[in-house]
Amino acid sequence: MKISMKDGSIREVTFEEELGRNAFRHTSAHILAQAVKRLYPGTKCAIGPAIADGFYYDFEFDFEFSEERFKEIEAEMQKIVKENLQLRHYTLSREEAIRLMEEKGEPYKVELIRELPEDEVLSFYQQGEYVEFCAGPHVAYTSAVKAFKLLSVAGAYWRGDEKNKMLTRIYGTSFPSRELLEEYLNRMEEAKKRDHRKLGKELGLFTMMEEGPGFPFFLPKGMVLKNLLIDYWRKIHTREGYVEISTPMMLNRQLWETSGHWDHYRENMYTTVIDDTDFAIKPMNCPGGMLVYKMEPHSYRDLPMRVGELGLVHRHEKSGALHGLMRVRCFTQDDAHIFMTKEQIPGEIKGVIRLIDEVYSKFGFKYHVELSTRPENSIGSDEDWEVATNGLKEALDASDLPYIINEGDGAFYGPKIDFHLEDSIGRTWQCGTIQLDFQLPQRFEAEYIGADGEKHRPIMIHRVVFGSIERFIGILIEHFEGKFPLWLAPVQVKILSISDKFNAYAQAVKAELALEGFRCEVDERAEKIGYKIRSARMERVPYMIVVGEKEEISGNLSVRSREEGDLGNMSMEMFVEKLRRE
RNA sequence: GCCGAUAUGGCUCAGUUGGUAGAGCAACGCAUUCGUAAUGCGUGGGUCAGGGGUUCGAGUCCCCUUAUCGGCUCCA
Repeated sequence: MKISMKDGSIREVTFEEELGRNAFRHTSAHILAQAVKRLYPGTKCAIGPAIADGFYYDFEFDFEFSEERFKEIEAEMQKIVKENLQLRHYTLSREEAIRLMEEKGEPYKVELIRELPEDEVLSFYQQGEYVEFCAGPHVAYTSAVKAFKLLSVAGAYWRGDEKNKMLTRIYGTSFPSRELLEEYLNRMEEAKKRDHRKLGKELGLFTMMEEGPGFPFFLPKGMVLKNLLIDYWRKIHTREGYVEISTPMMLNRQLWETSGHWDHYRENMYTTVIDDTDFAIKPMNCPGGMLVYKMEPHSYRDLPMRVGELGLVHRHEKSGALHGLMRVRCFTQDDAHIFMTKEQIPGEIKGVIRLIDEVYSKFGFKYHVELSTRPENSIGSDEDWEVATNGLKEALDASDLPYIINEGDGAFYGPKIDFHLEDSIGRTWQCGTIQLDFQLPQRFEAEYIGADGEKHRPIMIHRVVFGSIERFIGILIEHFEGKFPLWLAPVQVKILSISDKFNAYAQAVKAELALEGFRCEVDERAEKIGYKIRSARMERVPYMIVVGEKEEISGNLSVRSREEGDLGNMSMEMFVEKLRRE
């Protein structure tokens, strides 16, 4: 297809190329805006870019907008496509541009134009009666947009700032053919079946209750999963030279004032009063960890000290931000604080990066890395921030990890490296993070005695690998579609009796496997074997064992695997050996 | 918190213009004792999220609250 570039040139590109796809979606957004202006002339247009799987457009309507209008808007869009309007590109001077946009009643466009440098060439695209201040590129004719669909309505703050007016955002997607659109919509439907909230309920892993919004309840099978992750975590952290502590859930106000949380994190903390003193439930584990560090003097020979804590933290997240296990109000951080000398920074950071990579690779996760820099609401000197940020950068470069920089997204006490994982529909969630902190050791006056006999200030790293065990479990559920690898499966083997005459033998098989350390259940219901297999499959149990007369006589097991179906007969020893290997 | 939507038995969902709740699955009971993705019959279970209002009458209409879903902001 042909696209019309900002410089007036025409290029031939395909929908498969990002440039082409974005131009296509961007034009789709213009068609949406044109339809909206035709139907509701009082509407003001803000911005309408292409995004990963489609496009959106932000409008200010002079009435309450809801999805009921999609039908008529889509019909009008269809007309515009049929009219086969050419997207004509031209430029205007600053004054002409402002005049034109004022004439059209577009204050948001005027605001955008006014903020550009005086000498900027202002690019416009016109299709029929509709003209928009826009850098393009666009497809050459509206008829290219063969298939589109409006998907949802959302509020979105003008320029992404909470203090600004909330506009109405309409999301949509578009494709060069009906088939591609259908395929996309089906794929999204399929992905929704992997949603951890749906699977968590179906598999009896966890639940949410109206009585505790954002506070998850873990059910027996979910606890097995959670505990297995913790066992694994402890094993690798012991190997890496970490020790483990546990600090109180609630500490007094003075501590949070020292740490800076009382001033910088107050609105996210749950507080209470005990004997006339303010207390806060910990939103982070670090201040407690600092108190433990400070309990006794430390020598440079003790450093680095790697102190882990599986800490349950509570944070008051805004109600609209809650999202299954991904965003909750209480979660277990697989936290650790590393106290060290300046010289030890690169080595320690690299060690943590390696550890995180090891864990994510074990689960087969793809991830991307971001370096988050100093936010507005921060404490500490410019110099410390620079040293800390450079330290993280150097470690990343040395680890050969590609990363993007996320300006201003650091914690209030230091910059951080974030590891992001994807959910079933492509939303990314921050899981692992490594944060370098000069502030807390200063605020708490933490010290160690150097080789020179003098007192020095240690540097501190805050780091998590899972991030939050809850969020990590959410990602795990979606990644495996509930089909956990054998070592994580809440029930590893389900023993299905052919009829209740063999229930006793089924129990004997279970006892034997349990003795070997496997998690087993027996399905003793008076149902046919096909029915029991069906329900075990829906529970996504990795292995099923069918026991009936043949097995009871021969002593062999009839094994069926989740992935490969019927595996035929094998001895108990062979089966146990197979599971062990896996 | 903000914008939009949703809320009906344990689960998934029906309930036409307001006339006083229904299915499938699950559970339970009985029968069946079965060989690799659903055996048959029967039984019980819902103050239709909570509260208020309109009406002779509300699951259906209106208002408030709560929770959830899709986004925005924020974040592990």
